[in-house]
Amino acid sequence: MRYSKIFIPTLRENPAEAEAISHKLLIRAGYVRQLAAGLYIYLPLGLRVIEKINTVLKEEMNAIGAQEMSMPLLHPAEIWQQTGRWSEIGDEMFRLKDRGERDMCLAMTHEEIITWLAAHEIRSYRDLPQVWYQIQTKLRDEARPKSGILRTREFIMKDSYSFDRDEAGLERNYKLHSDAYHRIFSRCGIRFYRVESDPGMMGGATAHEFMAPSPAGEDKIAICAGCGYQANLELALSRPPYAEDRSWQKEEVSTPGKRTIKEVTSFMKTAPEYFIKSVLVIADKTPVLALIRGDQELHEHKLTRLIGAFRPASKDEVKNILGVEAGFIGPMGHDIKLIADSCLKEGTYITGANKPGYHIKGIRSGEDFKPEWADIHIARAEDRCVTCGESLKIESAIEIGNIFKLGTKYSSALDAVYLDEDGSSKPIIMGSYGIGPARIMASAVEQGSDKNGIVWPESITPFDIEVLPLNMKSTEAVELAENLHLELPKLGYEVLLDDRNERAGVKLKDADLIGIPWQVVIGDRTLKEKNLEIKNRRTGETKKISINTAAQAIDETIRSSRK
RNA sequence: CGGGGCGUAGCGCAGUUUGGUAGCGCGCACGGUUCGGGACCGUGAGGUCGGAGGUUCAAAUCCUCUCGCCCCGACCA
Repeated sequence: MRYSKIFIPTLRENPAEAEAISHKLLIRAGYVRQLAAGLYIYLPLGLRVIEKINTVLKEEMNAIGAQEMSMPLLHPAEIWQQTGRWSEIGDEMFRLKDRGERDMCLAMTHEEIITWLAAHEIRSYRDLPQVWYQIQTKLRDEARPKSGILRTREFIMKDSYSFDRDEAGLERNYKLHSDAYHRIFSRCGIRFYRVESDPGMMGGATAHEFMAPSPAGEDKIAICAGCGYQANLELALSRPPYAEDRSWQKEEVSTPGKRTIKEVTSFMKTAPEYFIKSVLVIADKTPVLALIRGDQELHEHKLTRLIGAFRPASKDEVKNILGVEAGFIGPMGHDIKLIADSCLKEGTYITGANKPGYHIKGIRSGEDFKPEWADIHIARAEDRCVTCGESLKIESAIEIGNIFKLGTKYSSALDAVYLDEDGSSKPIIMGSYGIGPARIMASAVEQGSDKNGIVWPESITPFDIEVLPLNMKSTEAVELAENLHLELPKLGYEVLLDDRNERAGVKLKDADLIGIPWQVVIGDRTLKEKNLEIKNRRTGETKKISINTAAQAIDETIRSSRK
């Protein structure tokens, strides 16, 4: 491909609105343009990257026996009403009416549609298992699109769905997908973790996410180097470091007007980890007192999973329910549900005395109060792994893929059943598995760029080699470049020939910016000695190569770098 | 949805406080000189200052409303 024949509108300056590295570089290097919030045009280079990624996806999905198909983007409301998600999902779903005033929606995902298909077409256990997938657009009216192509309102997803007779079959397909995902992300040159995640609204029991560490990521994950425990912070367990024991006598302390942990700790000159914070919440009209160590933060999602949706109690409710005003409440002597964070099992603590203006020292769980135990704090980097005790690492990460064991949530709702060997009708057991190609693309840029521009992994680069004749007036340079443009594709390379009549500096800067992994530089300097240069974009290493056997030598250089 | 910021030429920005001829750099077009890391000189094209309404002799600038984009948070199959 000639540079003069492919539209690559590079920019000298970073776009003003971009913050994330991938956002800046993909716009600046001419890969994408923004149409509106969360809506992006993929320019020729950008599309080539996406198609490279999709090729990897298809190869690996086909390799585990998944079958590609394609489903509509416009869905009748009916099917979504049957699973209940028409009403469960709020503004995030684009809704519209057709000319007959029928409710329709745009595809935010395809569980409903694929299950509809299974319900209509699968009859017998002999039809199972099936794994179906597509690479198809999803539309979600995101509350806040952000970071360029990382969170958009319209995006492509590879989504696959497994259908099995039993749990063992689901387990098999789940594992097959997990392994395929490892191969996909490795092949795409991404650094990633596979973490435990919250199945959330998808329903089902088990879920994992594939996470590419990057400061631009919206998620936080906890990683244990000791035992390999890896989990999304939305559910990550941890053991906060335990401060040395203190054998206080039980003693009331006057703390007039000191209500918050901050006020009391500075008043009593005692660190916050020696305190118990009591947080009264109202769940479904029932009050629950959540207990957290003073230096920890309540993890609202974790608590929600235990007691359902809740809201903080008002000051009046605290007074009415506990008989003490906020700021001086403690867990002792109340007749309501207590949930305490596991790290409070050991040790003695200071907490509110249930008496205005007083706190109390020497409170011990099990003796002074008897709660239900659960991990309800937010894991932090200084915490320890609950399994092996090693310290945890907390990283920001981009969610590039996820796998869910759905079970029968959708098959039951849509009556997707099969007849088993014994003649009984059973719901099909399902799994659902997603990958966002644009997020792979953005992650590759986030993880692989330098100050000069993008550095593509060889597997997803829009071109393998960029040939740069620096002086277009030199017939020798141009002829050599043209020849390589002809010969290198015969060796299996996709070549971009910068045939523009630009100065050397412009060509070299643009080459670094767009990030093709190998640059073949043909300039008068080396041409005098019958050489050209090959440069590795990532390492910056250059090597002189004789022009006589250039194509073969380039091939050898690239091959040997892969070993 | 809550909080904050920003909309002036294709891109990046100044001008708004204190109302009075709409500017700079890059890019673009033409001519010339240059030619291995975003060249230089000259000439030129290009803007209803996001939109609507208002105040005023006069509005990019002041007031009201509105639309859009970005960031933080909430939310996020």
